[in-house]
Amino acid sequence: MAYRPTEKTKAHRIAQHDSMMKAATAIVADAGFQGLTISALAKSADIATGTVYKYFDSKAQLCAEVFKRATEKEVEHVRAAALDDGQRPCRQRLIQAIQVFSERALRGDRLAYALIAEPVDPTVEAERLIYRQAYASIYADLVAEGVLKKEFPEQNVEITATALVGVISETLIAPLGRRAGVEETEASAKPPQHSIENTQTLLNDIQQFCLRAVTGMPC
Amino acid sequence: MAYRPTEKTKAHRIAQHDSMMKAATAIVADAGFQGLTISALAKSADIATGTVYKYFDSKAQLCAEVFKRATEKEVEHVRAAALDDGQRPCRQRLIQAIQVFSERALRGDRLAYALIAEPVDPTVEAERLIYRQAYASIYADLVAEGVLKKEFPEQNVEITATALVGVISETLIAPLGRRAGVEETEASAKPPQHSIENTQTLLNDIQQFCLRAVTGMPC
DNA sequence: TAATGAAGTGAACCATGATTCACAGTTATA
DNA sequence: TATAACTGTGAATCATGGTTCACTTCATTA
Repeated sequence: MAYRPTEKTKAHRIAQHDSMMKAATAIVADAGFQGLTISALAKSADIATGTVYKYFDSKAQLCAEVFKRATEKEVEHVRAAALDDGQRPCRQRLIQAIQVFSERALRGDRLAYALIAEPVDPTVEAERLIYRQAYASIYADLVAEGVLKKEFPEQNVEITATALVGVISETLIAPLGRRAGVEETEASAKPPQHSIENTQTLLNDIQQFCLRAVTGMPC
Repeated sequence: MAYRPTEKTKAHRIAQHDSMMKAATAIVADAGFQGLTISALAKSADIATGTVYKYFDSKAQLCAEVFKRATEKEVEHVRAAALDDGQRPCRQRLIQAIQVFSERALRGDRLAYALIAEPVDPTVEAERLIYRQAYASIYADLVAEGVLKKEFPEQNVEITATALVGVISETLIAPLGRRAGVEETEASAKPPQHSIENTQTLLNDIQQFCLRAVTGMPC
């Protein structure tokens, strides 16, 4: 007997894995999943392509892991915003949740687009369904609570939740897509980006829509 | 001087083009854009791969054209449903439009999924943006009219329209995706498909959501 | 230090699928 | 019929990018 992994080597392994994840995420954040190739990753992490395969079974698995990790963080933030703190009415919590999601998405540049809307291969798409489902669950819980408390009228809670996810991503895709560019097809003169005020106006309008939909009240 | 295309040859060219489009559309309708390869098309249309390139510049262009044609037809149907016939209130026309879109999508099997949600390459994605925009325009006109006629409260009409497109596609993706399968990853035992009644219940719930959102009234 | 097994390497390999091209067959003018 | 211009062919070529593997280097233990 002659070899056993020690703390140090185990730590190193984890550090390597982590550094690859970071490099991969960075690539996705500025070039999308489309830009995430094994050789790009290898170059960025300053390792050989073969090394990647000591840590990940396949590219698909790598992508899925990157997606998952980036996603969990986002979902957590939104969940926190929707959390019952015994203070705010459901209506308010809903607004907050939407606000947090949108702000982060709009701030996150390319990454948000990659997570929400960029065409990806089926493996990652499967993760995306989970991701969207996670958001939908947050909304579903919130709406269900609101219905119970008579803040909101009776409705199909699952549909409402799914629909909210659809509303938010669709309305954000345009601004996101603009920033992301459709893969720099040409020197796309990025049109005047929304200013801060414009952005908040946009978000307000989206929130109004959602509120009307959930509460069945004008606002 | 020695050659000029005649009526007959021109007609033949058009017929060929058309037959390729039909074959391509059929492939997309049962295997998605993912399944649309030049050789599959060639085989299905019973021609050589090279021939395809006498009629289309590139695969991307072919895809875009297939997408566009399929799409225009769909948009036309929805537009018709939303049309002002001097009879129905905007509210009713909105319901109809949603109904027509959803029914066709759910009936259209794989094709609808391909048009709405399947991952596609950037060229086709660009067409899709146009497609979605076309739907949004229909809704935008309708909602604007409703606001003018005081059927609907004041709102950001563009956002409402975009949001409606988001709601409808997101809520339909689950059922569509189920039918389409995530590329037959495995022998995916297709779960119990929605029955007719279930489908209409689903559609009703979606419509309710949209109506609340647009009218700001419970329903 | 020798033996063992993992980590790291990167050029070679492979798979997929779009695209080309030299050639054969057709159609239209003169 | 000769010539021009086009249509059709499909094997060969290219491009991209994931994956492998024989080999080297490094860490650990006896």
